[in-house]
Amino acid sequence: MDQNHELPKTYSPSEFEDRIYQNWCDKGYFTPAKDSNAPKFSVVIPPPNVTGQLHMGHALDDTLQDILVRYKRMQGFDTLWVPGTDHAGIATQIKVEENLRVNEGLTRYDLGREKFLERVWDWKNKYGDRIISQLKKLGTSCDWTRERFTMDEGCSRAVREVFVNLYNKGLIYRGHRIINWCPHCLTALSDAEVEYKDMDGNFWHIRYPIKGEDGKFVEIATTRPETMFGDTAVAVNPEDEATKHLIGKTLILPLVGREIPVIADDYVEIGFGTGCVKITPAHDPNDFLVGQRHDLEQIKVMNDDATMNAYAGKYEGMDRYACRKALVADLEAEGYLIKTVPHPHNVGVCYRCGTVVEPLTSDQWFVKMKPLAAPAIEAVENGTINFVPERFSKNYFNWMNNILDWCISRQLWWGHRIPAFYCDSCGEMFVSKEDMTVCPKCGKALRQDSDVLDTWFSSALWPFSTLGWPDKTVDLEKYYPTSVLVTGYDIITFWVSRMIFSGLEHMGKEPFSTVFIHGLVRDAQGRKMSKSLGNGIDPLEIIDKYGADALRFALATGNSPGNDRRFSDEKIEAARNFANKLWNASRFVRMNLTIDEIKLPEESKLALEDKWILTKFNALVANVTAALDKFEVGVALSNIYDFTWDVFCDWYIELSKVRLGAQGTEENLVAQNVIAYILTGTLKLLHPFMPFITEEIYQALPHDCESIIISKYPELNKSECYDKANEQMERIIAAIKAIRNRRSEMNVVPSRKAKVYIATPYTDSFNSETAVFFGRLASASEVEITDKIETFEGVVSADNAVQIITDSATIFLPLADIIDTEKEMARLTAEEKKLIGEIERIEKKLANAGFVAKAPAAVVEGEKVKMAKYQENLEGVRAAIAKLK
RNA sequence: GGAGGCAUAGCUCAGUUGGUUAGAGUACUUGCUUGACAUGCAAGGGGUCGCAGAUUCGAGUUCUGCUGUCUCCACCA
Repeated sequence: MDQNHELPKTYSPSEFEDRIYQNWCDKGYFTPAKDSNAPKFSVVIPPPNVTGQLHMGHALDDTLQDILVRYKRMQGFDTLWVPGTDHAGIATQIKVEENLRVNEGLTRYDLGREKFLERVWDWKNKYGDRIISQLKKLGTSCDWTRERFTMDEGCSRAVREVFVNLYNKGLIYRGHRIINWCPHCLTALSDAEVEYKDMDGNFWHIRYPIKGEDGKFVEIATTRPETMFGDTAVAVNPEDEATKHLIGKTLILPLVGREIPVIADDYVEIGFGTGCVKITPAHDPNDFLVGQRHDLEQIKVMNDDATMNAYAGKYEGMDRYACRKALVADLEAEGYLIKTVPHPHNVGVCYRCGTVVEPLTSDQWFVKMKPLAAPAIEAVENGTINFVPERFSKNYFNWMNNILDWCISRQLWWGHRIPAFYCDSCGEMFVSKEDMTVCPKCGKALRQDSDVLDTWFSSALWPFSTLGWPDKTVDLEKYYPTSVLVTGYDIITFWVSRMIFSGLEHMGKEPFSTVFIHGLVRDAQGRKMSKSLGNGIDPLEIIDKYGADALRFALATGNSPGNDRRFSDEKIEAARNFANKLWNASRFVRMNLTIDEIKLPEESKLALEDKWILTKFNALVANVTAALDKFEVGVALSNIYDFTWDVFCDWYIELSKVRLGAQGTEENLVAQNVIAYILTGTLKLLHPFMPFITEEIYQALPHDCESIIISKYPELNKSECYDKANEQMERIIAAIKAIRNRRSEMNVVPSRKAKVYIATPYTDSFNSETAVFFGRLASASEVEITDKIETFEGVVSADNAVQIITDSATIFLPLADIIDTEKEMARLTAEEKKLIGEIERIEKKLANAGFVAKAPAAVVEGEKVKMAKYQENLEGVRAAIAKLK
């Protein structure tokens, strides 16, 4: 044992966490051995955005991953966890622009593309480093020698490769489509990047006069009157008796005077609204489709910033909402407005800035999804990829089965620039992995597409781009497909689904076999943590105050897959208290240790309690391993918690104190070895969850390995399971608890000792060796044991002593002077009643022919045994009552 | 509109294929300076497992309906 490595009196994690982490890094424990032939276990981190800092969501996600990774590493797997960060296109660009505006009053256009990008890279370097250091604070055992960034050279090459491959296969195309446009971010958004919010709006009912039919009109209801300038038709359902007569007529657009036709399209729902729908192909996704079917003109009436353009006539230059207001007023003044009806509805907003998106047509790049989705659906259907919990596959199928083409171009500067090159001179376009400057056709200069790719385009490649693809690297060969992906249910559609089809398409193999889904971390009131609410809890502050281990414990405990968790002061305090308990128990063990090496003594030397704790420990190992293999992280941890606190500390340590105090004896050495063996074993089981404290204690005890990180994870050892000893010990514990219980009920202070008389058939449990426990744990001054209760006749009985009946013994405490006969009688009567109740219940059960015939024999037998026990106890209780009378 | 989750002690949550008297943390009550730990020890009170049915010898657990609540997807002009 390293006598110099002491455990200070107080548990203060800040004293050692950083030091330990640094040591792990220095020793290179997180980097897998090059020549390992062990089975592989690989994980890629969901790359945090370089925009911000570590939040509770990351802390949970990365804690769960680290638990799995450390567990597998200790089990001897060739384990790799690849870390990295995401450039987070739109989010980061917005941050930097905001920063620029606030600090320098500049826009990105003032700086120009190149200079602006320099600023973003500065930002990335600063915040990317910060988030990495925060991950380290948490204790994540990532292989930092393999750290990646979505825009680093290799990942960028992967992006180009994929883009060109998909383009050549006809799976990427450029098209004039209606897309979601954010007028604030000035970029297209994919469907997934639009969120919907309930807003109060109006239905404005407007007259559209019918040409040539004086005074006649069609009533149109709209929530967005300002798009009127782009109307190129009004549609009615051809089956609608109320409106079909209008088909083919011509209407006159109010205020504008332009003529538009009435067309027939079954998109119009009969009975909804007025039955007539204005069709604005350039500003509404459904109208766009109608327009395509009827070959209608697309008239865009807004600029990119959502101000009105020349088509809006006198409203040109006004913001869309200002225009709406003015337009409605004018329509009313001119008599075109029939009525205004309040209409709450869902409005799409940009997921980054919250601005209401404007659907509009533009030239964008798309990924054709149907052919990619088919194998991705199949892989989950046939079990190549499993969701844990399984129900999230429904989520996935729902999205994949209804998928539309993916708009991947963004009108941003920060991101992977689209590798398309245009010749303005001959009009040709080239898509190329390499940069092109000169047109191969006409020799003129080429211009690269100014747009960048959706940030998820590169994230989709993360499981293989980080391992070196498109090169055929050793890492790729070894670690792809990865073992498990750990992420929150909120990005299944954004990210998980796209990684799956990308992996299948470009690698020909699924990117991971298991998707382990966790929930959100909410605040103590159950609200989502968000900046706007200001209810976010900073993981770093928690670490400073309570330690990373406590944070990890609080996040992992009670965690059940896929469910949200609340985070509260109570939980983190409970976690810290547990760490403190472990710390102090370890200090106790250490101060009683004189051995340099732990060696489990042979069976014949073991005391009853040693066999008992070994049996319990092995059961724990089995349970924890089974739970972790099923991703039941919370279950595994609560098992360790219960064992550590209730079994090891509250019982085994107490039971061992006598022998640990008897220095120089053989039994002392046995006790030392067993207690150290159990403690180090427990530390190993706990290490994946609480890496720092377990390492710190491990180092201070005799240890078999230079670091607990690479020590061998405990395995179930059947030869260490002693069922009989376990049973024997449980009887003692039950008896001690029963005595404590009675003493406490009678308000007997622990300092008042009393002789304990035990009558029991189980003399293998109750004997001179175990009698000592009653002295320490049950305030016994002396213990007398007999297997014949008559021995106590005339010495103790219900009238001069407290009588306690357990399943295995009748115990007397001669506390005659403080016995309240009345109270004692009441207690005994209550107990009698309770036993009678139980017996009746079982009698009824056993009298049920169906139960006896159909229930498993073991269950029936169990009931019979219970019954016999109760009857025996009842007899004892009745005898006591009789004596009291 | 479609899909899913949750509903168990005052609060926060476990409860793995149906099988003891339904558990933990926290809060509460009582007692304790027990030579590791008051961030602790010991004892205790507290639950009609949302409601109504069904299946079964047996339901917190399976099925159906309902109520409340949260989330995801789609989005109606």
